[in-house]
Amino acid sequence: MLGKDYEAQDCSLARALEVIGERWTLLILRDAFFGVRRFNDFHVHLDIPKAVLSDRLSGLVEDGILEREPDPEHAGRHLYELTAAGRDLWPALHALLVWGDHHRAPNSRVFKHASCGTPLDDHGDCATCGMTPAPQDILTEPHRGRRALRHDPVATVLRAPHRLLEPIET
Amino acid sequence: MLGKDYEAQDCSLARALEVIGERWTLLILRDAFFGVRRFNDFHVHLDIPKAVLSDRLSGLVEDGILEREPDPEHAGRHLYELTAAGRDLWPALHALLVWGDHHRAPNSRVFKHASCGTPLDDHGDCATCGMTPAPQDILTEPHRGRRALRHDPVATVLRAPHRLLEPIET
DNA sequence: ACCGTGGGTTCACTGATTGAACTCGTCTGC
DNA sequence: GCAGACGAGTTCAATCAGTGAACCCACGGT
Repeated sequence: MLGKDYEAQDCSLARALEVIGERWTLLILRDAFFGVRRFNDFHVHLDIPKAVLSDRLSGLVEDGILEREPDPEHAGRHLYELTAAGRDLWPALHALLVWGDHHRAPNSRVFKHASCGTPLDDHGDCATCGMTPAPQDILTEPHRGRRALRHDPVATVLRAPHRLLEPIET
Repeated sequence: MLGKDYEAQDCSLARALEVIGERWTLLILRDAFFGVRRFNDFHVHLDIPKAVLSDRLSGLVEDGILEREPDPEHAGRHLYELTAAGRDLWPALHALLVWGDHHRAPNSRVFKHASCGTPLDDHGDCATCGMTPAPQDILTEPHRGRRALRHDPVATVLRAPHRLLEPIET
């Protein structure tokens, strides 16, 4: 989003939008929840210009949403992981996914409670267990019968069922 | 948000962002939930350039989020009201408000279940009644003891407790 | 007829995004 | 030990979106 601040607005929504309101930011965070952690994985999966990705990632790190740490397996590389504040964005992200699923792209992806397999309702709740699973207890996979649009390595990996926040291997 | 589409992303989040991801859009919708319906009220409350406001309002109408109808009291004027699809965005908006409230601007605004007065929890639920009130059953007011930043007529009206979606009088 | 207000549109300026090209440090294979 | 590939950026010109001031028109009141 252009001009990232809304300082004249005295409202917690305006403050939230200053963090996640810019173009690409929420898609980056979606991928982060799906387990993407490397610069190049974000890049190939999102078709985002590297300059913008670089800018967004450092902005998110600065805002305390992501943490950048050295990759133990590859000298000179980094991993971007969600902080606690970043993980707290899951309900908002899920609500938007649900809205898009209802009104624009039906049945694109399924979220289930990992411990019992029940699909989450629109509220993000597990009806069987009567609770709201945290992201790390949610299993996700694309809806069956869906034709894949993307064929990059990250999209392929994300087509297998896996837990949110669990790092993907490419 | 710049460049409004994310067509390469096969994801309901991308579709949702094409609708509400542009700069100002979510603040316009917040005001719509708060009862703002007239072009000028949005304009004085948001400090948004008229050209952008005009563009966003017609975009939201085109996307089926708002409905533009003639103002019965003033010939030649219009009212913008949320459609059912627009009202369905409330959970996402509320989740972002909650996040901003927790992490950026504590205690900015209170939401209560209109029928029992219980403040909603972070999930948007009423603990007393064990349900999730729809927007029209939610009462909102600024948090007490908060100093007002804005002094336009719309901000003044919004400082009084009122139900979501209930048209404001300026 | 004149003025003020609401609801826009137009336009020049500024700032953000894009994508291609370039850099620099590691790793991999020979 | 060196060449080439790869990951992770940075730089830069062209393009596109947002900004705000100025302008326009319709209506209502005096």
